[in-house]
Amino acid sequence: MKISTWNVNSLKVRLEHVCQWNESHAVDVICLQETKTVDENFPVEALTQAGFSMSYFGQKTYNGVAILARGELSDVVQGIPGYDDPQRRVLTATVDGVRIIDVYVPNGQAVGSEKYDYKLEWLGHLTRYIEQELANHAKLAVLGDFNIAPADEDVHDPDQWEGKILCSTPERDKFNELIGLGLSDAFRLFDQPERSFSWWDYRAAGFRRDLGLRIDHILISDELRDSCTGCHIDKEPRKWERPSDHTPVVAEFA
DNA sequence: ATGGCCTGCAACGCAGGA
Repeated sequence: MKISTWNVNSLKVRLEHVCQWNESHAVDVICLQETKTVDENFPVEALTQAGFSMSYFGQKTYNGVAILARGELSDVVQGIPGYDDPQRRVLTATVDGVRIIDVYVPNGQAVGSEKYDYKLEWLGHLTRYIEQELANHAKLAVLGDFNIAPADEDVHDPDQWEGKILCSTPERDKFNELIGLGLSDAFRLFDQPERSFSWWDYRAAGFRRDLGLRIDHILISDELRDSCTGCHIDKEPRKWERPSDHTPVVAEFA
């Protein structure tokens, strides 16, 4: 089984990218973020033709998440139960016996801003939700755009980014709280190239100069970890025409 | 050369991203 996450930064613009990537990778699950598509406009037909079942939770202009799966999706939950968040950022479903939680963590804009406070509060709600889900599902994966670079090795220039948004200690503490629930960062279970990033700024020729961050992650429960055989970032789609600023991350299981 | 973008919405710039 292969599961993946990809912040597409508008599914309308990136639909062809998703279909093309699917043809060469044939993953079982794709968690999408920033679909920026209302549910009435979700490209059901094209993705059905591509072989997917799907669940989506979108809104106008901003945010929006979706889960594409080869198998059937069941027990779908939209958002974080008990947390009345107008921003649509979380979608949960069970696929092939694995609980899949697709997350688009708020960006936070700048340390100390209102959006930063929202991000930290939001992460608190997410942590409590995942704790509950873990109690009910031994095979669980949280995939998505976490908007947190967990460690300095995930940052192209740690000195420049020190204490900044995506790298601040309170954000990293929240990430480590999630890990503390009994989750593993699948990417770090394996040897990886140095300077492994999943996002590069559109500005300043970020990709060409490899000025990236690793902020898209796949966190897996202990039971899934036992069968995890690999995890990698696929940089190829970032080289295509009109790319998303994020690349897919894939984890494989025996 | 030390900065350079992209998307959606609706308007002819803005908010937001990271």
